[in-house]
Amino acid sequence: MTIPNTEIRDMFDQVADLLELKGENPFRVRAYREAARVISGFSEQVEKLVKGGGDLTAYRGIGKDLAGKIQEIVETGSLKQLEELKAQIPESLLELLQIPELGPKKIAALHKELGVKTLADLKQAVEAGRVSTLKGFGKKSEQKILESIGRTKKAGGKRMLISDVEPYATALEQYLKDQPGVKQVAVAGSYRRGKETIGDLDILATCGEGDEEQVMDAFVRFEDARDTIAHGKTKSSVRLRSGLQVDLRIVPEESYGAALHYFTGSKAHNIAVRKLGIDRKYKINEYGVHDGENRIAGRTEEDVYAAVGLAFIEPELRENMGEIEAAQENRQPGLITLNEIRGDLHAHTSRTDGRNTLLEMAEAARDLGYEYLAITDHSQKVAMAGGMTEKDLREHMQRIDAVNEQVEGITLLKGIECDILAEGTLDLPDTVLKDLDLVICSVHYYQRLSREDQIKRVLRAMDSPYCQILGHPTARLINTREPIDIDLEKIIEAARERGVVLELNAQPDRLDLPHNYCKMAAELGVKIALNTDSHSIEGLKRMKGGVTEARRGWLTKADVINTRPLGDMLAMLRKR
DNA sequence: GCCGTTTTCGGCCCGACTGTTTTCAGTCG
Repeated sequence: MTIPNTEIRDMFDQVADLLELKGENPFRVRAYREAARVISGFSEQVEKLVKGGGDLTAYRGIGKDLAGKIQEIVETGSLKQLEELKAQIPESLLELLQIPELGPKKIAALHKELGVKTLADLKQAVEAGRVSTLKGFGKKSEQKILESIGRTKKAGGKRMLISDVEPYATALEQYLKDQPGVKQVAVAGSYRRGKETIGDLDILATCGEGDEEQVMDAFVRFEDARDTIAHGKTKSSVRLRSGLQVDLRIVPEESYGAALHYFTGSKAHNIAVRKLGIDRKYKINEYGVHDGENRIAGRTEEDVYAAVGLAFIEPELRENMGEIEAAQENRQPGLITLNEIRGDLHAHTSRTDGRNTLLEMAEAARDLGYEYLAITDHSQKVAMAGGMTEKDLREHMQRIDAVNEQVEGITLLKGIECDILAEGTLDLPDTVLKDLDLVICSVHYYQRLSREDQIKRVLRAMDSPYCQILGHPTARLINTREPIDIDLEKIIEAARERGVVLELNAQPDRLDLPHNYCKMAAELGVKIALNTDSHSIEGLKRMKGGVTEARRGWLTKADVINTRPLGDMLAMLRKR
């Protein structure tokens, strides 16, 4: 039996939810949540760690008891404690936690006093006016609950892709900057950390003294705001028409850095930094670092970190996954930047499913300042996209040569995105692959193979000396399609042995290889190709999102092959 | 349930807003 980390994480989260509904010690609840978080950040499989006799208690947040429970899950596939809790508390109560106004205490009251078990029960109880008879509930609560029930059914509170959120973030930032009295505006939160998906936008502002109220008034009047969730002097929240929630906080200028740090998070990172403050007898909040009555830091983020003995930590690293220790020991990675990218190694043209011609793509890449662009159209298996046979590909190679003659200032590389077939063989014969500059091998079909078959298949493809880059290794589509069932640790190990480069595909809904595995790959010396997988000239500009994911994966210029000049980059590809 | 040169008990990050209160609990981030 195989238990993915995500399943262990979900079980612990469920235990935490159920314990909370039971009114258990909140710190005990927190321990389960923390363990769930730590597990989800693992870049190796917990199951493998346990079976290999690894010591889970070495990880912060996992003690003897929880290590035992993880072992139980790995060995039996279930957790007795969770089953017992489910027997005591109706599992359907968990769905009530999705309603914004309801937390564990209120749900417990609804359950105990009114016998509410499901969303449907709750709706009935509200409509019958029974909810407002309870202590702590009133007419307004009933109203809000009813609205929220309608909403969870429609939108489901899904997190949005960061690329979809960007236009809102930019527009709001500009709108607020244009308001009279406003001095500084920054989008903080998971947006600033560059997470793949965004739950809500956190915006921070400073303004002239006395201007707070008019700024807040302007904020809730933002033209795209659908309704106001909260409207205070220093904190307000609105929901945009798209369903995206936006919070605005206004702080004094001398607190800007502390607040920016605080609202950038992550929560786990902040807690760890605050603990360092406590060690020094400081209190850290969004207004500054305080030594008794005195504020000793807070104007900039650098001040805040310095106050607790840390070098500045890049927002993308702030997940309490080792960055604090790294900053203490001054061994922070010099994260890769967009302007270090010298070329793009994955692009499609109108020959298959792209929208632009070879020439247009070449000129667009040159205009981005690139030195090279690999043309990697699809192979024959991808018939829907006009995938190429050997003969087609040879003709395409000639056209690429012709464009290289024609265009100055950029080199087009002759490549292919060659499909990995069901059995792990490649979609085109070696006789043509050997004449290319670059071969990317990718999984597009047969995504539902068993874990065992999937691993076998991809490893077999990687055995081919022509497999130089493994394209979008998990094949995930964020919010749309689960990753294929595969042991990435094994794939990374195989890449190291064979000299295969792993792709970090920058498409906003792929970001594949995911950042935690990028980190693992780099630690093992496996190189990454940071590619846009463009299907148009606009697509070439999506490199930025890939760089952000790479930064979240602690990657430096040295880890990414397309930061090198053409000759050096080619020399890093597997020989064949 | 975790954790530890303030160690094996007794702490555990911190504050704003809302609704229902009449001084505060619950929720959220």
